[in-house]
Amino acid sequence: MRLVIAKCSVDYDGRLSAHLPLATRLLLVKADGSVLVHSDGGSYKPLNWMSPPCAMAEVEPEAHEAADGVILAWQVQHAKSEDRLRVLIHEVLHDSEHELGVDPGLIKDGVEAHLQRLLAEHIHTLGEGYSLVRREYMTAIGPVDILCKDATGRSVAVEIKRRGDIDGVEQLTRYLELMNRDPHLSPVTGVFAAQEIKPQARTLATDRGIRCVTLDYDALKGIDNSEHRLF
Amino acid sequence: MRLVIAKCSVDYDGRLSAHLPLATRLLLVKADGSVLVHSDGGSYKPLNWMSPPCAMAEVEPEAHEAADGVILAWQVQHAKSEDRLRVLIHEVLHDSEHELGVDPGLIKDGVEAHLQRLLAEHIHTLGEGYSLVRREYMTAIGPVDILCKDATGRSVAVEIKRRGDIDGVEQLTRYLELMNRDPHLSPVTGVFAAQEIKPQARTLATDRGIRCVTLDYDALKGIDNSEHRLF
DNA sequence: GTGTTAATTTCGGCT
DNA sequence: AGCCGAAGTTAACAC
Repeated sequence: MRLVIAKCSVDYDGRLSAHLPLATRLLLVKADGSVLVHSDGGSYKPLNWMSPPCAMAEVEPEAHEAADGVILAWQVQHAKSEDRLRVLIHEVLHDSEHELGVDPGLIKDGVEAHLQRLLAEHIHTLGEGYSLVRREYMTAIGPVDILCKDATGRSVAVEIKRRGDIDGVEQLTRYLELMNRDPHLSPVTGVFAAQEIKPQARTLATDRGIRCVTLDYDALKGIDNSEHRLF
Repeated sequence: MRLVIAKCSVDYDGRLSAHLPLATRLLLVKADGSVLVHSDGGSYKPLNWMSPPCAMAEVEPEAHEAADGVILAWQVQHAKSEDRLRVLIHEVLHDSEHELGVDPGLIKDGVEAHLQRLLAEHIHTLGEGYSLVRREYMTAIGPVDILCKDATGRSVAVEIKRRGDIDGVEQLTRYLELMNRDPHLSPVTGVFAAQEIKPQARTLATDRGIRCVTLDYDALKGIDNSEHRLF
C-alpha cells in the first residue's frame, strides 16, 4: 500500500465525468492497483477512485499541464472498461510504501440472514406449537423469509428485518395478499419480526392484522449455543 | 489527517457487531474525528469505520488486552448513537499527521439530473412538435421525470435513467397506469429514455407500448453549448 | 429537519 | 456470469 499526500487535481471519465479542483489530498494506492482519493472529511467514500481490476502508471505531464505546474501525472485505467482516472500532481508532501499482507477479513454478526436462520431454528419463539415449513418460501413476487404453521395448522408468513420499518410491513402485506389468493395456503396470517420495530411500522402492521414480534438476537443466540452445548 | 499503519484488531458494536482479527492495516483518522480501517485490497469501502460526528480517544488497554500484546487502544464513539469502534493496536509501523485544508469538492457531470435538464430543454429531440409541460410532474405515487405533449397535443410521460433497466420500465408503467385514470390527462403515452437501454428492458417497454429512446448525452450537451454560444 | 431517490453504489448469495 | 436484494449503505435534493 502506497500513501501519498499531494497537492493535486483529479479527473474521472467513465460512467460519468467528474473533476476535482487543485487541493491537498490523500492518494491511496492499494496492492491491486486501485486508487482512492480522500479529503480530510466527509464519509468513508472517497472523493474519487478507481476500482480494481485496474492499472496505475506514472507518466510525464503534457506540455500545457507542466506549464500549469504539474510535476507528475498518474494514469489509472480500468482493466475491463474505458473508465479512466487521471491525477495531476503539483506537489508531493508525503510518499511512503507499506507491506500489509493479506487481510483475514471482517466477521459480521447480527445481519438479517443470521436472524432468519436463528428464528427458523427456534420457530417456537413465535408461539407454542409453531412448526417450520421452509425458509425463503418462493412466491411469484419474491421469497417470503419464513413460512411456518401455527398450532392449529394455519399458514403463517414471517417477514424478518433487523430494523422494522414501514416498507417491511408493505412487503409482507404484498406477500400475504398474493398467498391468500392461493387456495392451498389460504388463510395465511402474517408476523413482522425485527430486532427493533418503529412505532409507525407497528401501527400499520397492527392495523392490517399483522402481529409484531420483537426479536432478541442475543437471547436467540443464547438458546442456540446452549442447545449446541447439549448435543 | 492522521495516517497510521499498525498491526491491530478491530471491533465494531452498533447496528451490528463486527470483528477484524489481528493483521496489519491502514488506520485513517480524519480531521472530523472519523476513522477508516483499510486493508490493501477490496474496494473503496473500508473494512470497518466510524462516521462523523464522532470522537476518537487513545486509551490504555485493559489488563487482559495488554497481556495479549496490545500496546494501545483507540476508542471511537459516535456522538449521536451507541455505535462504538475499538481498535486494539499491537504494533505501530507508521504514524504521520498531515494538514490538508478544506476540499473544494467534486464536480460531477452526466448524472440523471443533468440528462433530465438537458432533455427538458431540448424536448424536440423526442420528435417534431413536442412541447414541455413540466419536469418532476407530481403524481400520487411520486414525480414523473418529464411530462410533455406531442405534436397532436397528447400527453407523454418520460422516465429518464442513465442505464435503462427493467425496474425503470416498471416505474414508468406504474405512473402511466395512474395518470391514465385521470380524465384530464388520459390518454398518456410513455417514453423510456436512457443513455443505454438493456435488451430486456427494451423488450418489456415495447411490449407495453412504451417507446424507447437512447439519449446521447454529449450530443445533447453539444446542442446546449452551441445554443448558448448563439445567444 | 424529514423523507425520498440515486449511486462511478458495494457486497453477498444464489442460479 | 448474471440476477436480486441488503447495506453500519452514503449523498443529494425536495418538502
